[in-house]
Amino acid sequence: MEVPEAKTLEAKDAASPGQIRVRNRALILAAAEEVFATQGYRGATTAAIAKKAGLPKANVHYYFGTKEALYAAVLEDILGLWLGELDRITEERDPATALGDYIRAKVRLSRERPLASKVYANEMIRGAPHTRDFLKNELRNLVTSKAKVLEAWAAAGKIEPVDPVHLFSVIWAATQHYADFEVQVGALLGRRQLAADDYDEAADTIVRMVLRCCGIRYGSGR
Amino acid sequence: MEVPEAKTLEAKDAASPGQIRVRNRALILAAAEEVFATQGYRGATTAAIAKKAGLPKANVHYYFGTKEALYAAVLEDILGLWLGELDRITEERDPATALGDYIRAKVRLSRERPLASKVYANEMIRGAPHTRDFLKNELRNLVTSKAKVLEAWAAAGKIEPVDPVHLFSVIWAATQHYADFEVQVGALLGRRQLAADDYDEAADTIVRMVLRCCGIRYGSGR
DNA sequence: ATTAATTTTGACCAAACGGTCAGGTTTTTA
DNA sequence: TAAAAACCTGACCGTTTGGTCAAAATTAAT
Repeated sequence: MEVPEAKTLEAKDAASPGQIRVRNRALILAAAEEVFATQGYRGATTAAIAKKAGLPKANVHYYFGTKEALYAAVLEDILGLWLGELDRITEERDPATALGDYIRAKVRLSRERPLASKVYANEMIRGAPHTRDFLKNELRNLVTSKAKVLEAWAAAGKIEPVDPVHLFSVIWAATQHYADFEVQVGALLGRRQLAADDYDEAADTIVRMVLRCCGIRYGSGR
Repeated sequence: MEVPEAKTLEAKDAASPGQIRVRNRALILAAAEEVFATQGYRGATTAAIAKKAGLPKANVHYYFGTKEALYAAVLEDILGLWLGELDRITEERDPATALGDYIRAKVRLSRERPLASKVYANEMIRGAPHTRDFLKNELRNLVTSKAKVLEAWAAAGKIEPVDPVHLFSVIWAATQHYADFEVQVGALLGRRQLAADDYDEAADTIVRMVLRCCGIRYGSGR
């Protein structure tokens, strides 16, 4: 019997039918990434996530059930990012450009998605309770396959032999450092936030280290 | 923190009064380091710290007052470790041995005090709420002074010019990675825990990267 | 228009949280 | 010894936690 009152405030952001779920899940996931990144898993509260998403807490539980399931969903999104770019490291490509492009892509990711990096770092520091299988399967297999690329390059005399696990470990450590430890690097550079140039110089330094480590001449001596 | 009235500076050694205080504070600090490392600041509970120390929770508050004060005490202990070894990087020494020794010392620290590294990493990821001053003063000054060493080495033709902030950032990132991300490196190497040899190989790789980055010949020739 | 499905949310709960405190015990000092 | 200082801790407190739920509102399907 009631005439529907004009819910104008609600209607401004009208989503296409059936898309409410998608939009709200995205809102919650983005808020959760930030809170998990800065507070850690145990320190993050569903109330804080809800507030940041602009929704009542019960709504968060409606879409994701438990805090743990929400964390798993956030992590799922992030793991895809990590494996990205790696597939462009192939035997056919030139080692210097393949490794250089990869490192620069990782540094760019640190600048564009620092929160994702921090969530991942927190997960590793805690001992990877939700990512053991990912590490032992997907990631290990990927590194194994990239190890063969490095061996092929070495056999062709294009690089010196290098331990692939340590090489990738150091690349990941160095690149993600500019997301996870941004506040430290910023303090050392006397900045409140890192600028685009800082990331470029960081990438240059890391590329130079890695390529020369592999015996490739790079940025030759001045 | 309140300090009891002067208990005569002389009799501080064997079986002196205050022995209990020293021992229990050490017990609590060690337990706190572990819990803060694995759970983060917000995730750590005073109850968990007390249980790990084998003491009732009220005892923890008796010695340290608040959780925040306890965290500050843990962090205080750790910051000293970080600045250690750096003073052996001097203009007079040979760059290769000075940097090599420093990197190996940092890797050794990652193996021997992984929890300290994790607490520090957590603090940085959160944006350094308790360490802003340390970063902007002590640490920045130290890096500035080490930058002069690098410049002197470069002026003497012993190394190529390198940005000191990025060089040290990458050294710290790479070395501490073997503490903070031990579970990831272990998974890639197919081990449950890293062995002494793994740390040695990690140090070799990092030393090779850094020295060659600086234009120093190192390792298998080419 | 009616029904069915989905979405929303204030109110609520038991457990866990950081912290307090009174009153006891042990150790040190005089 | 006796007094004083230091230490210990079970019990407790107000708040916050992750999670639930029923009822209402909205949207989609018939």
